[in-house]
Amino acid sequence: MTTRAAQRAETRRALLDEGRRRFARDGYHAVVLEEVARGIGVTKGAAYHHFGSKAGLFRAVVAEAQDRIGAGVAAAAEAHDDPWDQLVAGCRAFLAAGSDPEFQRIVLLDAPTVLGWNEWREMDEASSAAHLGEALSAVMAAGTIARQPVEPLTRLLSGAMNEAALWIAGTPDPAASVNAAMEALTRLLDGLRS
Amino acid sequence: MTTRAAQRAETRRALLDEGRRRFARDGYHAVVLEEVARGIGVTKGAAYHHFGSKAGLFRAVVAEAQDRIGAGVAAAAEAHDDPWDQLVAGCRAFLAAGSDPEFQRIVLLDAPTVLGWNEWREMDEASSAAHLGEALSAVMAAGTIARQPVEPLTRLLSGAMNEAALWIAGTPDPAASVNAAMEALTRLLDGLRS
DNA sequence: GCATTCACATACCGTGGGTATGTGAACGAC
DNA sequence: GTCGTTCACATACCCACGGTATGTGAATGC
Repeated sequence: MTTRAAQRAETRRALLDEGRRRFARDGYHAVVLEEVARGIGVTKGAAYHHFGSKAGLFRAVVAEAQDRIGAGVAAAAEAHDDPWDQLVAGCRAFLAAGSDPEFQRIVLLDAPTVLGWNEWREMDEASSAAHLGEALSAVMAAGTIARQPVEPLTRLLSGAMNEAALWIAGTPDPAASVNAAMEALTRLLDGLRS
Repeated sequence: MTTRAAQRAETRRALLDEGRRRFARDGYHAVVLEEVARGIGVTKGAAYHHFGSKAGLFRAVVAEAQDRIGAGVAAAAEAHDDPWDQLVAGCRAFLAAGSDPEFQRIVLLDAPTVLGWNEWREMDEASSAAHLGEALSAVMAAGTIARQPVEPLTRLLSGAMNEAALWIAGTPDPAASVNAAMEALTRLLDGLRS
């Protein structure tokens, strides 16, 4: 006798994992929900029971992936005390983690069009972009860079790093590209110092 | 008696226009090819005859939209003689033109996932991103900013502006947001000056 | 022990992309 | 001018897949 709550949690987790694998490998549209379910030994009905729709499962997968990246960025930043070092460490952590093909396909490519850009942006701001904005506010408060509106700058840098992550993954030597992107980004940030 | 070549060109053009309208309004997946065709008084068969697939029509629409933006950016840049002024004018032109909802939905949101990021990037580099790279090379050659690898910086700035364009269109006052984004971008670029 | 809830399974429908084939008008050769 | 060919579509059809409505049997609460 397995309790219902445990069974429910197990199935939900298995759907999330299998969905993430397939969404990352094939892209949202090419994924067929029935195969996701069959892949873990259940039927389509289970997926609809848990997530309501194909987009619902995808949304949950996106949220988990974003949270994971956001947590990694936050952890990298918190290893430093100086706000400036936190900002730079966070950026580097994002570029390294963001070049993961699973994250790219799901969060950077498919999510904005499947969920709509507004919802994607809200989710993004709830995870990694929020940290970026806070880090920028901190370096301004510390006087390291000139005070200026945070939001436009955040979106510029967020977009820059998202695109850089996609670029990095497509290069022959991603590790070297992370450094190249990071150098260019550092030059941009350094230029802001007052 | 209308000649076949003329008829062909006319139908092709009408499909491109109607497709662009619908792709922009409803998004790629929500568009049904038969309705695009019916919208201009032909059937699905015509669309397949001309473009081979739904993605084929979309690809052609994307190419035209990118060319249009690229031409606008180039024109804005060529109004100036100084490489630095050309760079700044091109960026502003892109931000203003890129906040057009048609361009956003088609080129920035749907195209990367429908056509694949690699093909999207190739098309992007063939139009607007190429101009950005050339402008950056020019200001380095002129000694206005320090010499550095062009490609990472181009991708960072290209991504920054794409994201900024999406952000701008979602704000209550897009015209003001263009200025805000442009100020932030100018600060970043100014920081690179040697 | 009995009614209820719940976590799915099963059966079914509609939509829409793709394809195979038909057709009539323009076209080139004579 | 006419005759066979080409071509720009139209027509008819297939089927994959998302969604829904309903069934079912085991856990749960009283």
